[in-house]
Amino acid sequence: MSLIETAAAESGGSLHQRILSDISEKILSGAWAPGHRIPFEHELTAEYNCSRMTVNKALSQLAKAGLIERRRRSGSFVRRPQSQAAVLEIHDIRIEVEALGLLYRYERLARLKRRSSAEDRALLELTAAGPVLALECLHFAGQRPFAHEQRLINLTAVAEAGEEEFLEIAPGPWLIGRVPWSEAEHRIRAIAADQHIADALDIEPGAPCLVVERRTWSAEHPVTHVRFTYAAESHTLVARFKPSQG
Amino acid sequence: MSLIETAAAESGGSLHQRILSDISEKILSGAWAPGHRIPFEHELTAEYNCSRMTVNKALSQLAKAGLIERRRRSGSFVRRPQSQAAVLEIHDIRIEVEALGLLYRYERLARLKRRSSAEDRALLELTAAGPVLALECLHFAGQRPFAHEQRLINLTAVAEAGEEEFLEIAPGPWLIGRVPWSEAEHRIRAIAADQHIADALDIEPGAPCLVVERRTWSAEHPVTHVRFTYAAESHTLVARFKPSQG
DNA sequence: ATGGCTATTATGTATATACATATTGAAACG
DNA sequence: CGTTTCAATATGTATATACATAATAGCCAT
Repeated sequence: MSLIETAAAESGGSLHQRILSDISEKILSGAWAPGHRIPFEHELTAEYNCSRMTVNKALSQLAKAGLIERRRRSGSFVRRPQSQAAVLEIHDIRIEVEALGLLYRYERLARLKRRSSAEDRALLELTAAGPVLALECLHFAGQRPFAHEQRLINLTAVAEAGEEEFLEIAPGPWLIGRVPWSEAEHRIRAIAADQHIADALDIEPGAPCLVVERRTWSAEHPVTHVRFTYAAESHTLVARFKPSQG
Repeated sequence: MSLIETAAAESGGSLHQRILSDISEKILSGAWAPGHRIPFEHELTAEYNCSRMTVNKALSQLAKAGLIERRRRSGSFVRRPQSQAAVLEIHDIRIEVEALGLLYRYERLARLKRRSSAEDRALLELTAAGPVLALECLHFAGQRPFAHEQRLINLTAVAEAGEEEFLEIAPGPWLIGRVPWSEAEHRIRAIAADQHIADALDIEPGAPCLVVERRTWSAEHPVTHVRFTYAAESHTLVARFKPSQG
């Protein structure tokens, strides 16, 4: 069966876009693991019955996005997910807590696999329905709850997350070790704690909290949406910039 | 004189890369302002003496990167910078307010020139005493107060700020137009409004607020420290990242 | 005027082709 | 046996060409 028949999902209709999203789906689903050699340009040319330039355009973009690595004479290979530098850019609660000199502890409160609701699709910016994993977790600093985490994982993009219980490892580090991210969006705001959050963080209802929501994409595919809620006294976000160019 | 002779900077040697970096340099330097129509593909084809495909590859990448916007039949245009968007979005309050479709109004509450106190020096990370300008301002969206601003300007670094009253123009845009920044640090947190902030923003004392503090340096010199306070319901910070690794 | 048709224009996508370049495996040589 | 050389291979870049598509300007007829 050719790739053409199983063809892609959404994407802007053009052939090189379809090739691109076919391949990135294979990578993100885990069907093609890191290190896997993806078909040569001339093979894809045959698969899709198109010119090499068209295939090349798709593969060049994948390389630019960091999903694959291309080597002359050898072929193109699925890359290992992003480096540590990028990991630091996405803040890791364990590291924050340990930087404070406190003992870190993680607890999973709830886990539910379900078909995406309309709300789920809005949060993940998904167009089509599909399986998602909903998680609720708590992160502790010493004895005190430090952050509450509410997370959705798009199982269409990261199928193997459906098999993980997340009892021992938090979903953040788990995902970072597996899925290369190509883009992230943060939304940051202040809220008054509702009863649920107040109970979880052991604070008064109505107390101010910092909410950080993050959406992550990998090569155009929504991967996860997470909302961290911190009690006001417990946390300050720090970000240092230099003016960027290019 | 052709672009070829003034040609590009660094970049990987290939022609489309050079075209790309020539153009992005024009844009980032401000030589081509937002809205400026960049040369048509066929003009660049002539400039660089290459095929349209080569020019197209460069322009397509620029469009994908968000630096330009392409419109059929009309040409390609410089977009309002997005790479700085994360920073500007945070700090040009006028733009934020107008993006909400509301009327922006600015008001200076207080202005005081003084020798830096110990607290001032801590906020600015100054080692030696010297003159500073302390400002307190309000930004309105429509009828409602939107953000409260408390600012220190290091007059040793920006002497001419001492002559400015800041009655008509807010210190943020004034500084941006004069002082190039080389580094900035943000601290973001949630607080409960104290009486002073509650009065200024017309909210209840104890209501949650988002606080964004920003320190800016220009060539190692501390320039300014500013604290913005937003009522919780009025504001969400948005920041989009791509991983920095190549 | 006004609505609709058509020609023009710039971009969007794709093809076939060509040559350059890096890398590898194997053959040729000392 | 080790080294050099060479040919094969996959990607990298560029060309000339073609047709599709979207937006606009101008024209025409009502």
